[in-house]
Amino acid sequence: MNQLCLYLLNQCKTLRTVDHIHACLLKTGLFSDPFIFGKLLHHCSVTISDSLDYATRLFLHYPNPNVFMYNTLIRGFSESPRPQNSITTFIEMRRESSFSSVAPDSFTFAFLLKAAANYGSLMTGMQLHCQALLHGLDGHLFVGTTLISMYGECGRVDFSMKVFDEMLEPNVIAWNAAVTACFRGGDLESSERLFESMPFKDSTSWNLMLAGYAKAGEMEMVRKVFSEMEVKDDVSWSSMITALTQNGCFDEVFSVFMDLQRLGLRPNEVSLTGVLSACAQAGAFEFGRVVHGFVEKSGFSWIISVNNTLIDMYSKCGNVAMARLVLETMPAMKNIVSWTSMIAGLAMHGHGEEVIQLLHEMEESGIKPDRITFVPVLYACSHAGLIEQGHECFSKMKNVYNIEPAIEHYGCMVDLYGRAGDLRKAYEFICQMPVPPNDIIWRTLLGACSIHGNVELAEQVKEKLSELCLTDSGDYVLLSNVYAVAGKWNNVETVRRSMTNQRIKKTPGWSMIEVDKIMYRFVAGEKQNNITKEAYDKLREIMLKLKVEGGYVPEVVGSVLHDVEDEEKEDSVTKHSEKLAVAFGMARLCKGRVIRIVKNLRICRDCHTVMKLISKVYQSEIVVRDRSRFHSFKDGSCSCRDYW
DNA sequence: GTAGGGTTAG
Repeated sequence: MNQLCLYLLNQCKTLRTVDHIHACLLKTGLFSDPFIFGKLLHHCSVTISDSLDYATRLFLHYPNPNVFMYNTLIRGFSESPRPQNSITTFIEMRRESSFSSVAPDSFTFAFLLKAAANYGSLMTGMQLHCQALLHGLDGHLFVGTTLISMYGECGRVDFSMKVFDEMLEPNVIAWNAAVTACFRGGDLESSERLFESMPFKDSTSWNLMLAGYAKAGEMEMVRKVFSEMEVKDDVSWSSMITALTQNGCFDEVFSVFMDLQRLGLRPNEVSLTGVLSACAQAGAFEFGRVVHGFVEKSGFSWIISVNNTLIDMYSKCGNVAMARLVLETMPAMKNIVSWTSMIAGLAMHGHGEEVIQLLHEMEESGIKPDRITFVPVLYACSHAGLIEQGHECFSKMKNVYNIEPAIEHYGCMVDLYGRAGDLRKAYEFICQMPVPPNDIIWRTLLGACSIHGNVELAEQVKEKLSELCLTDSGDYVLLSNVYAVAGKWNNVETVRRSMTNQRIKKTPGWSMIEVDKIMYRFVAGEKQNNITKEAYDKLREIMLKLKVEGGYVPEVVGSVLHDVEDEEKEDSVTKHSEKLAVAFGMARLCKGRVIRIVKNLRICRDCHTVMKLISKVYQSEIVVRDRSRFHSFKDGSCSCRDYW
């Protein structure tokens, strides 16, 4: 019976099934067996994600827990969003120890120090160091190694090194911890020096060099380490994929992923998460779908992070329906990231009402939204023009959930009022914020001025931005748009000249489109090749048809291009990268297929009009993901209802 | 029966 229960417990992947085992244990009386109970507790606090509350309740019902049980719970908390609970449990344990014989051991300190590292509390870490000393455990190899990591995480690499230097016989794991601590402190040279002087290196040593370089953005070194590695384990592959994803090298992510499969290796969940994240960022819908197929076939549907990234991938590739399907059918337990990803997806697509609805569903499911959740919630309200609801959510965040608004939340509120045209309220809101406004806040207001054509306020705001010395090329573009809309061409010219004088270059706009699982990238004004020629030819044909059949008139004013001469304006607008990408899609994709474009900047008004017309004249659906949100064009109108 | 160093999602 014992063996059977343990076997069944090990098969449990979700809390639901654990519940059955729990019931079974109670029935058979095995629940009070310390060994069995310990296993159950371990399963809930360590093996299955998001079941710590359950573990805590189990623990509270158990009389006289032993060290193993305390350690298990402390470990569970150490990896949770509230690692402080590990310390509370330890305090409880010490209190109990005056009645029973439960005393902390090296495991206890390893987990506690990990908790301190995870919430970055140097003070707690040092106190634990002292406690370990009192119990004579500070010289323990494992405790020492965790101390090195803890001090590294808490920003005291010098302490890490001190612990390391005093170690009698550091093994490779301790060496690795020291290398990592140096990377954490941003000291690449020390990391390299330690790495070179290691008496023995294992694959982890190599893997952490790779990750360290990746975090520092040293991609050349990342590639060098990866190619020099003699043994590549699955962490090496997933670290490489993650490194490339985090540094925006999406083409390489796809090719490394294919290399991995070509070698007959099985990708792990981290690699899958990485590839899916790359698909999400690059907008590679077809490739993402193939990876999704692999996930289902290979039994990765149980992994929360994979499901969450699938939600993000489908949303960012323009398919919210699929994202929803993943959310609704995922076999893994939904966590806060799952809900927030979906909310963010809906928000990007301008589905404000559905965001509010989903927030309620989330709350009903017992998962509390956090500060990150509220960013897309408020964003959705501002972009869908839901002023009242936005206001309510903002209050709810503060009053119900006790979340202190961060600058991002304030930014959304400024956008909420500004976008709706209440510029005065937006400005007043900024003035009464308890935190000083940053460049993003002012830029948001400048954007609102540009939408609503308020020249005076725009000038004031631009002044604020200049005071902060944080102007970017986009600000000049916004300001000149305001002047252009107001017909103040002299001012447009002044802005244009000050840009040239200060050598401020406009960020080049690019757009990507996926055809047969290959991503093509278009940049306005780039030199021609076969691909761009094909796009230009098709574009000319499309524009002609739009003028004749759609009554298209180029809209150059709202999307002013102050770095070109007047007569070139129409021509330049025509060449915007999103138009090229759409044209390429029209030329290459079969009729009836959705054309999906990803763009690095915000779509301009003229392109927006053109997309609407194409969707009507050619009866094709176009989905454009711009820097901020999605636009779905169908039958001549856009999902953003021209509110963006 | 737990460990220490390396890769993941909003």
